[in-house]
Amino acid sequence: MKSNSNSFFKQVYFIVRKIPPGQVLTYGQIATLLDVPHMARQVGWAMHGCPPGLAWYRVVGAKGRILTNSSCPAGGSQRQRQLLEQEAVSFLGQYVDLKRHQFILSKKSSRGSCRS
DNA sequence: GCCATGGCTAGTA
DNA sequence: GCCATGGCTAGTA
Repeated sequence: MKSNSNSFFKQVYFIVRKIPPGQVLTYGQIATLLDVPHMARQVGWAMHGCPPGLAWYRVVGAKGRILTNSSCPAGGSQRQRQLLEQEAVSFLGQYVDLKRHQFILSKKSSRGSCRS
């Protein structure tokens, strides 16, 4: 009953679901969107237990680097890169080309009434 | 202690 | 590349 962090996980998944194919988001970006920039690392762990069907591989480090390793259930760094390249994501060496593929989300904290 | 982070430094050209 | 952070989970049922 007090699993407040459970909600955090769900919010992370909610955002990840909004990433379109061929684009990526960074851990820090997701944390910032949830108004907890310091939780970037916890976003990483949320992905570790991500539900099936979630595009976990569309989340990378701040510089576009793939941070997964062999201990990741869903797949290691090679797997992640492979999945991204399937969606035509281009790499610059070890890094995803964020200039081209970073997904930009607005916070939109205010609901409705966008009367200017 | 551990880590699926992020930001900054240093050394070079 | 290295260090400071922050939260707690390390996937072996």
